[in-house]
Amino acid sequence: MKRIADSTVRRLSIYLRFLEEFEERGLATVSSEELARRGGTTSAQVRKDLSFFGSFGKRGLGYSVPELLTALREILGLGREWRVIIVGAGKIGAALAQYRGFRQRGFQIIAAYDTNPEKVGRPLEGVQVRDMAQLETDIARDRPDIAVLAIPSDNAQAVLDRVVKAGIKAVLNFAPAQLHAPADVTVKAVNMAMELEGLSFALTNRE
Amino acid sequence: MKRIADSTVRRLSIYLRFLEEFEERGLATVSSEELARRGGTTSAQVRKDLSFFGSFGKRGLGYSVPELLTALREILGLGREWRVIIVGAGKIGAALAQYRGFRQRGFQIIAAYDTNPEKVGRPLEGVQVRDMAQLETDIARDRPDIAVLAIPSDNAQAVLDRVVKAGIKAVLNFAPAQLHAPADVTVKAVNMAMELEGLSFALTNRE
DNA sequence: TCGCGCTTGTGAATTCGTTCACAAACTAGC
DNA sequence: GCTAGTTTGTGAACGAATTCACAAGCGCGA
Ligand SMILES: NC(=O)c1ccc[n+]([C@@H]2O[C@H](COP(=O)([O-])OP(=O)(O)OC[C@H]3O[C@@H](n4cnc5c(N)ncnc54)[C@H](O)[C@@H]3O)[C@@H](O)[C@H]2O)c1
Ligand SMILES: NC(=O)c1ccc[n+]([C@@H]2O[C@H](COP(=O)([O-])OP(=O)(O)OC[C@H]3O[C@@H](n4cnc5c(N)ncnc54)[C@H](O)[C@@H]3O)[C@@H](O)[C@H]2O)c1
Repeated sequence: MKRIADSTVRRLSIYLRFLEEFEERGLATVSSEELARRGGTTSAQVRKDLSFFGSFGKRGLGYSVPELLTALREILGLGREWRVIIVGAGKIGAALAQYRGFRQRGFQIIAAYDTNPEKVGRPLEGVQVRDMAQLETDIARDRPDIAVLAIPSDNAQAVLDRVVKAGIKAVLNFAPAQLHAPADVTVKAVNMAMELEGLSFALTNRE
Repeated sequence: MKRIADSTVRRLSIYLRFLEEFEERGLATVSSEELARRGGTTSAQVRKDLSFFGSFGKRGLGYSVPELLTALREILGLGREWRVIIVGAGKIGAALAQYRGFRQRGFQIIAAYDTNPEKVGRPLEGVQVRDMAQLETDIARDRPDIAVLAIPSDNAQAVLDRVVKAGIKAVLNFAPAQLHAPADVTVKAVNMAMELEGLSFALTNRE
């Protein structure tokens, strides 16, 4: 399949959110124009994004909301449950463990890991906190799909190496560190400090 | 000034982080090649990024670590303190309020706001939680530069409209909602659900 | 002081992503 | 069934971002 741009995938996520809203409101169809207006893009962009995956609309009519919803879920791989582990049972780890939005979309948090003996054993927002020493054997047994790193920067690369070696192919990193992984492993980062610096730049360099 | 691409600004943030590390380790100079290797990009990219803002290196030698550090801080607008308010004293709001990394880089959290009367008045991780009713008068008085939205999606657009009307020009949004603001207001989003969906897509569509 | 090796800074070439523009396909009304 | 009015799907045109490639500048050692 042709390589799909990152920006396209992110927009598909956005469209999906709108479609869920439209379905709730009982709308039967939606046009690329409407999706574009909401998503802050253009109708041509919406159609192009979808065209990479097939032909989902009806000319003269638009897209059937339930059909496009199903198609987008399929494309994004949300037709199944994903098993997620959280490494680092701190503030961010706790916020994520408690967050209902993830489970709603099929991301099931199966366990958290920490090095701190005080945290190990105690549940974190209903999620079991296990010792880092178990990480490899647990991964071999539970076969999680995704690892979320919510640990300090210093340890992030070392822990990434461990989960990759154990067979994990997708990682979401919250530490403000640039991590390196083999090409067959996808690493995404949520870097709040970087976003704030982007705001600082924008505030500073406005004409 | 020529418009600077978002991707360039994000990379400058990354370079800045490496330079801080190099300074700590006492390194005097660094080459574009070294910065590129760490940042997962190319040396030409590093030099091009910097060239938009001036000429900071010495041919044959590389960049002086302290000089480039100063230059990058200047470019990103980190030479001053930014005043930040957090709207929404929930899990995410609390994690941010407590996070030391922000203050370290000059982002000073001056207050948090919430609608929940149980939260108003009590400090949140050392930050005062105020009533949303005060928002506009407080903004007029305290003149914060940046508003962080850590509230449910449903209210995000309405609250954005309020802070924009009160004069805020930079917003960081954590709600999984597509927000619209006037052109002179910069809105950045941290959307964890979207990143997870990106991982789901990558896991699903690998050949 | 000269030459060599190294690294920057930057136009030019290329690649990648977005927008344009229009034929094709559909609905609805008559 | 025909026409008018929509909206899709997609090559082609465009624009933005990245990579190439090399002249110019600098340090060092002879
Ligand atoms: N809190 C925020 O608002 C915020 C914002 C931006 C970025 N971050 C980043 O997110 C990461 C986590 O932040 P936090 O606020 O949750 O920190 P935290 O200190 O609350 O939690 C970190 C947890 O990781 C555990 N840990 C440390 N080393 C570990 C290892 N090698 N293996 C397993 N567990 C380990 C610690 O015991 C602790 O429980 C950090 O990298 C931080 O820079 C946090
Ligand atoms: N917790 C997570 O891990 C996580 C992950 C991804 C996204 N998010 C998003 O971040 C946002 C905040 O999440 P959270 O987990 O902190 O939620 P939370 O429920 O813990 O906190 C939300 C807070 O906002 C307050 N609030 C509600 N409406 C308000 C309004 N109009 N004005 C001011 N305050 C208001 C509530 O009283 C509450 O204290 C949500 O949009 C959520 O979807 C959270």
